[in-house]
Amino acid sequence: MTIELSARVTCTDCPIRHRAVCAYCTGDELDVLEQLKSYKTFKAGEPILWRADKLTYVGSLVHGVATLSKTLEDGRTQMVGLLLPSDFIGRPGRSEIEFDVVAVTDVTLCCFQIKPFEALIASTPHVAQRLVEMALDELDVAREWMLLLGRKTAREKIATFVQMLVQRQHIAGTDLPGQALSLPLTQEQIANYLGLTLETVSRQLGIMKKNGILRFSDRRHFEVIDFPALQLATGDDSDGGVLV
Amino acid sequence: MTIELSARVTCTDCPIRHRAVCAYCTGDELDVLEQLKSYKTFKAGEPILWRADKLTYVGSLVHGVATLSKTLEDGRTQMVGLLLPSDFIGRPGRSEIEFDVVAVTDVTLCCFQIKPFEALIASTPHVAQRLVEMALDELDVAREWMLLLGRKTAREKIATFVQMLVQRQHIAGTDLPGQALSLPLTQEQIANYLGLTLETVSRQLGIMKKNGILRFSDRRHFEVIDFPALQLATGDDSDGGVLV
DNA sequence: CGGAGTCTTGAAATATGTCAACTCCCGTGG
DNA sequence: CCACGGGAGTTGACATATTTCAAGACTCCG
Repeated sequence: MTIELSARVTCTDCPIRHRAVCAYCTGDELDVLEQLKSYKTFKAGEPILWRADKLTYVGSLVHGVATLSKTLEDGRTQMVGLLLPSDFIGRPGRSEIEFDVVAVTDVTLCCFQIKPFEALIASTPHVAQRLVEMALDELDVAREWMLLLGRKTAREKIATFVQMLVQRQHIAGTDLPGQALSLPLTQEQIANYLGLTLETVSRQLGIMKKNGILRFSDRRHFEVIDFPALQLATGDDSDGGVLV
Repeated sequence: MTIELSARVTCTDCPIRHRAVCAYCTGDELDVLEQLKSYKTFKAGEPILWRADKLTYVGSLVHGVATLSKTLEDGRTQMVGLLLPSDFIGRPGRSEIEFDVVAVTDVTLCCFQIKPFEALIASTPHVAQRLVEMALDELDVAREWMLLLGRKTAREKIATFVQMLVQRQHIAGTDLPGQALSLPLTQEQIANYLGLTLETVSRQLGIMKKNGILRFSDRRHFEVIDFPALQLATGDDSDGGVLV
């Protein structure tokens, strides 16, 4: 299935209408957004924003997956965020970012020039409010990830990562038929997300296949067979702390 | 030197007046805060807030040091934040937190009941604006720490930690005479901040003493002797990415 | 003076990283 | 259509940073 990436969609028909920065907007407010917005698309692998770039626009991710990552001088890199549909790129009142944003699949962005957008924030409390809420959510996620990076074992990291994918794809309603889930990252990218090497990721995923926890239909699609075992393997407490 | 912790201070004389959540407030606005605020004090080691507690108040740290930390079922813990004077506890629009807040030294908090405070946010854009700014700063710091936790070596972690202490104490204007800096955490706490064990922290600090990078006057006070070497040891790029 | 908490140091264990070879895809271009 | 080539993943053997376990020393405070 190919999606026409550049197709203009009216806000009311937008797939991320109820989760993005516009979530709380009324019909009237949407009309304003409709005037200001424009779509940008990126091919898989393309950079969306580079560290220390001046931010000229901000926007919501409509289709696809992108990553935020930071890199040390010698090339070691650490992903600090995974952007799925409805996630926002850019910051209220900040003109720079200190990480790189890269499209890992083909990506469609619903963009706003930064100047008009800042005016919009000032005049539309619904947008400002949602933006704050989203920033706080990001902070919670970042801290949950700090726990993972600092204290979890390789196996726990992988299990937590898979569980997060399940939850986020479920919430987003982008579940594929059956239990099938898409794995949008290469193992190298997963490694950079989890603070591991790609070999360790490969081995741990292999073990979870052998354990009958996961089944892969192809390189990019899998399903969780043994959910309790997955949960157990995360190392989190049994009620499963939510990790959006 | 002992500070009278419970002494009520007027906002205009407050040591964190220009960095805390009230930073942008006008004199009139301060008068309102003055009415609402109250001081709370905690002894070193006391819990300030417990995970999943209902948040009944929020507040700014005036004196002392506190930590935010998350703990796994089996006891492994990871610090996810270090609170120094002017830092804020609590979230606009959130009634719970998902980590523990603990005083590591004696602590004074400038508190607001949550209900009046939320009204205040709604009516005082200066407060709301500063709160957002502080949340975004926290997010940046959290992501910088993700890079540290996921990709840095023990030595780089220690060096980065020390450098952060230097910068934050410098910014806060709490420098002690000369180059002396205070080390507010035990090595076990440092270990929990850096995702290491306390033994590794001890060994690495020992090496940095031998290398002539640090000198300790007593267990809680040290100075940086070789600043370039410290910077080099962080693993960051040479211009020294700011880590507030 | 005692004792608990903190720190140091050593030896041994181990999880993960490193290096290297090989396989499996999948798309491209001849 | 097939062969080729390169990216992605797998697997093994080995290296090593850090943890673990353990014992002892320091130091501050009651």
